[in-house]
Amino acid sequence: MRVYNTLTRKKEELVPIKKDEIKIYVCGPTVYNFFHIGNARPFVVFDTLRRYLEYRGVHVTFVQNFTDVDDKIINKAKEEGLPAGEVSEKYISEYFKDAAALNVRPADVHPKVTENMDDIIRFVAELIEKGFAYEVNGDVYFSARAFSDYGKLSRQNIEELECGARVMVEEKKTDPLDFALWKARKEESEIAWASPWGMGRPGWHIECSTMARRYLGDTIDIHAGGQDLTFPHHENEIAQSEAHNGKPFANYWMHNGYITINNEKMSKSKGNFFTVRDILESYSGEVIRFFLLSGHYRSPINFNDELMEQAKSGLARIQTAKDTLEHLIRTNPKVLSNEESKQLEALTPFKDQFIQAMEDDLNTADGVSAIFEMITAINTSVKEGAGSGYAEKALVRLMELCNILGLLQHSADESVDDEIQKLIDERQIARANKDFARSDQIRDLLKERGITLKDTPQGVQIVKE
RNA sequence: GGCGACAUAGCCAAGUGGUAAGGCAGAGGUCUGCAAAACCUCUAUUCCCCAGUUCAAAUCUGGGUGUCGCCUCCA
Repeated sequence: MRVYNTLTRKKEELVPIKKDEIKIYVCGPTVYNFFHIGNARPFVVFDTLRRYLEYRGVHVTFVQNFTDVDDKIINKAKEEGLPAGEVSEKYISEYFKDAAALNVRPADVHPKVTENMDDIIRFVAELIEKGFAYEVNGDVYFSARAFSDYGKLSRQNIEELECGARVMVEEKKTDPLDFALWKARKEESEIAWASPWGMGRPGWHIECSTMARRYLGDTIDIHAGGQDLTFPHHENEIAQSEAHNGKPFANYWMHNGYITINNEKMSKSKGNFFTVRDILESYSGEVIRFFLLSGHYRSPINFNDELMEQAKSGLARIQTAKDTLEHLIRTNPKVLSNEESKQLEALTPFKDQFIQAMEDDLNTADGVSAIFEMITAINTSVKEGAGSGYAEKALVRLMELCNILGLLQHSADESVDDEIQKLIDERQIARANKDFARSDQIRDLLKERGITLKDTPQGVQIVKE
């Protein structure tokens, strides 16, 4: 597989440190709110990367942290009059609900900052010992210039950065480029931990360096996150980790593109801020996932109603094909003609096409196209009268690809209660008697109750909303 | 000011040298009692503009124009 590496600005063959094993660290959410559509993109994209690598037989260790100590959490806690820990715990559990709706699997480890405080403090202390950090009145700063490779990821020119830097309030820093590793507590009530520099809490960047090392080792295969994290967050992580470990931090850096809302950056002040929880009111998690995978992960994408409607229609086409096959399997005898075997063989090129797309820097847009083309072929066979022997095998082939994208993870449920079944039976009799008035009446009645009836050559197919 | 990305049909979106995938929407047709779904056909002589390289460019080079992002908490 080839992936675009931000570090080299090139697509490179993905070569694991250890054969058939890949260690991935993805920057997780700061848990002070439900996560938004922009947060969802890296979750879905890198979950898909993980699924694909596993499909190819690679053992993936996937770590995604929770930032559960942060100014935003502290502010939220103040607003709500709750302890900071309660706020973060609440949104951690909400994270898992929304992630599940998006078919994003839990990571192998979801480390929390609060559970790694000893390691973080030791990491900071060792950076001071090695001369990469200094303490000022209970704060500890990383000395960016002490790390000669500073800027290698973002390719920022250190001198230019200084020019562009805003006026820093933190006069304590000896260089504006320096960043906080440890922040002294400002008031008694603030959540804080004991450290060699007094009561305080970790800075934003140090947690990822520490937790990646603890769970994945000094050098990891892939470090991933949103494009905006490239600078300063990831740049700072590299500086901390490589200064501390004396080894490369991550071999591959993958960054997903941004999501704009009607071509504008999403922000609370603009009132165009969408949490996944909100969007789930109108669209299923799979539609959101499909929407996010419809374009290449590095391209910027726009989010609005029209695009979500398009995604919904597109996914419905795939879902319908699956439902049809399952209905065939339920209702038809299992036989497989030679002709059908040939038609199954004819599906192979679409799988190859899909694999090829995924191999090329996780091109899910092309992968989705391959699925659509496979579906057209399947629908054609079904139309020509393919039976359940075919349907069974075609379904396996279709789902093989859908599973990699994490789509269509739910099967249609055609079961109905006795009352509904009686109506369906009555309608079939009415149809046989050409009493179409009654027949349509029943269909409309059920439609109102969210049950759509499709009269197929294989009998009535029940589709629930 | 510095760094970077993007610009392909009504909309979304692949395609990085060989003559424009796929989806949504739309039009027509087939099938169906009617629906729904599906299938077939049609919908960019052309890829923001200008110049250049080449037998050949959406794809490479140079110059414009426009949009977005990072440099400050942010996926």
